[in-house]
Amino acid sequence: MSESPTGLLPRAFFARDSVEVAPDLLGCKVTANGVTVRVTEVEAYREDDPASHSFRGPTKRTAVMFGPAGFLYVYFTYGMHFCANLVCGENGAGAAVLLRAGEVVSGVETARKRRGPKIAERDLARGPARLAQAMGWDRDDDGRDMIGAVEASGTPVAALAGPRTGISKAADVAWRFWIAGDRFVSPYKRHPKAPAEAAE
DNA sequence: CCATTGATCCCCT
DNA sequence: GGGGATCAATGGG
Repeated sequence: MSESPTGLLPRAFFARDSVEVAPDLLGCKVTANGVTVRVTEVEAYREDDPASHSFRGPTKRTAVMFGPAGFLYVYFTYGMHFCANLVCGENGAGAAVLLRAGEVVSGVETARKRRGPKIAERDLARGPARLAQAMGWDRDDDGRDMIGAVEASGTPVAALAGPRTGISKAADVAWRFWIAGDRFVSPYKRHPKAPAEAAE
């Protein structure tokens, strides 16, 4: 995008390198199943990336990632959690942006019903699996078209970049993006087996 | 720090 | 075809 987009984001917005799309998604609103979140934190993944599910080529699980941009890629992990991505790039690129955290700006009661009655508003979608749960996403939502469900904020946000969370490979690339100072960004946690951070 | 929990996928037979 | 390590996480100590 040459200019900062407004309104509903078209498929062309997503049909770019996930590393370019990711920071542009900060501040955007995603709506599904009665809940709207303002995105505060994302991570980019792509096929030439050892930490990406698409790294070893298409599989049954990652089929959606290799399809056209603008669709939702939902995966199940750790035997109990779902996480959601927006597919990016040209058809077949195997790229996506993981939605890592957000602020529930509409449908708070619906989100709390899914997350639990005692969950603080701040924690409703602060974390990728929490966000997916708040949105009511599970394996049935894998492959769902998200065009029309993602809206630009219209107001610029201050983006910061740093290493991704929870991965053991390619932990040095700064493909995690978040809104500076936003309290709805998830707590950073490095993968236990990730190599030590590079010295300055 | 650690357990949870099961799908996936590598790699060897 | 199958054993087993790994895992884009969370919640509780």
